[in-house]
Amino acid sequence: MYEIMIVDDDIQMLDMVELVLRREGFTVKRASSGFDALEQTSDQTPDLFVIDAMMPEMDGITLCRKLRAHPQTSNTPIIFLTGNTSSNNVVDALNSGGDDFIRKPFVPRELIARVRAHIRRSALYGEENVPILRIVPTQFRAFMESRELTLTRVEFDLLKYMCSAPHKLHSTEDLLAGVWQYPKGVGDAALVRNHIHNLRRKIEDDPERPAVIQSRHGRGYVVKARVLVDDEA
Amino acid sequence: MYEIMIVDDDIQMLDMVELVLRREGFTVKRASSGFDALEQTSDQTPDLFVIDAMMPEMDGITLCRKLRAHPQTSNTPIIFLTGNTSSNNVVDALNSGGDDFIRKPFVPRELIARVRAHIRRSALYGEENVPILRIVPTQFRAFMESRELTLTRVEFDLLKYMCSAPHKLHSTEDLLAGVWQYPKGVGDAALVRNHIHNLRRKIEDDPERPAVIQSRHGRGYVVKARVLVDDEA
DNA sequence: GCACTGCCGTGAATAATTCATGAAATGCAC
DNA sequence: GTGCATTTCATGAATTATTCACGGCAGTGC
Repeated sequence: MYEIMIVDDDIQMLDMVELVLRREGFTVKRASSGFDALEQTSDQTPDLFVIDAMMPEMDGITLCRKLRAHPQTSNTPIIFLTGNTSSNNVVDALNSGGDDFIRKPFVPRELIARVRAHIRRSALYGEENVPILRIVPTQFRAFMESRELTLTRVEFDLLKYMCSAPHKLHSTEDLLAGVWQYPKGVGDAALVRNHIHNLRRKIEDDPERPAVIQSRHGRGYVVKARVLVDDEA
Repeated sequence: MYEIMIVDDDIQMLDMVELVLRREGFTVKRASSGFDALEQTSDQTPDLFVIDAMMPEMDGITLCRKLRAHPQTSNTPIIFLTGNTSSNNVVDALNSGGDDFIRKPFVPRELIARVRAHIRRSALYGEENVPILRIVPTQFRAFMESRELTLTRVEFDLLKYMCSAPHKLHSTEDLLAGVWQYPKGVGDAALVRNHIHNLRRKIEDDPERPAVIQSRHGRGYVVKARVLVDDEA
């Protein structure tokens, strides 16, 4: 089921929106500030955000910009809740990368309709459309969306290792141990970095904004793809 | 203008794809089943196929195999439309000779982009610029684009062995075992290298930049060609 | 906010493999 | 022995793997 994150400093508003969405079968996550939201999304991202435009410390627009800057959430629909009718706010909201806005006060039906509409659009335009990575271990061959990659031996081993557990975190240490067979504590992190770098150049459409091989600062790397392992005799 | 054939049992999907492609200036032919498609292509072949992977009676993969078996359509690009769940389907699609796949639901932009890409590749590489290598095992003769090669016995065996699985990797060890019958671990890699070298001099247009027999550093050699094995009684 | 610390991305330099190539040596049929 | 095919040897070139260096950014603590 789709998961929606609500970001608002007003507890009452959080309660209200959560109730409305839950009744429609959505899973709801709450965040009471922009920082809270960013922290929660560092691990797992929701399918849609509902964000209060006006909040102390970090306002909704700033939060939106930050979410858009992260590859993980760069395409996730964002719906703003705006208070006053000051059109400046609305313009900023959309310019910062927001997809829609709802003026307060609003009726539940409107909220539901907009949420559904954006979830549907998002499902259509990808978001669900995880890229497909095909690996043929017996032949040292790999394909990205049917385009064959020419990888070196180490590159292939590294990719294969990470693809044995896609969507999971692989620390530099794990990789040095699993791919290079170095004992724990031995091996240079720059080695991994460089091969990740080379892999990205071959795999990613836009190597500057990696979509498939993503970094988790201080923790390691994650493969975001549907992986098909092909044994093909 | 380029002509594209859409094969799908779903009329709505046919309409949709046709509309999208027509707007881009392509000529469109429709087929509502694999049999229909085969019948229509017996006279005239399109420049590209868009085929639904899942259809009743004859599914897309079967159709693809049949198209590939016919010389007229053996090189025509084939793009599959696949449901987004079954990963087996995608593997089958590519293994059966498909060139690409698009997961449903898809956005028109994506369809157009892929169609264009394959049309361009196909047009660029001429009727598919993969060179044609013909082998007549019973007579120890081989032809490169209708030019007969004068090969020695070892050269012929080596070429034949690699051509039994074109586009696949053959490690030096495999070759020593398969062609020379050396047990594993015996035999000199330089032996293979030299015969590869001699083969290239006879096969390649530009032996300095091998197009047919390519090296994969650290892993072996690959034959990049469409291989026709001719038993010619 | 603001500076600090450590991690990441990147290009360049260096080391380690593997490959290509020509020449020489060996084997084989006549 | 002669001529040809095959194999071995030696060396320079090419590719790949690893290390080093540095700038920038993220996360953290104040």
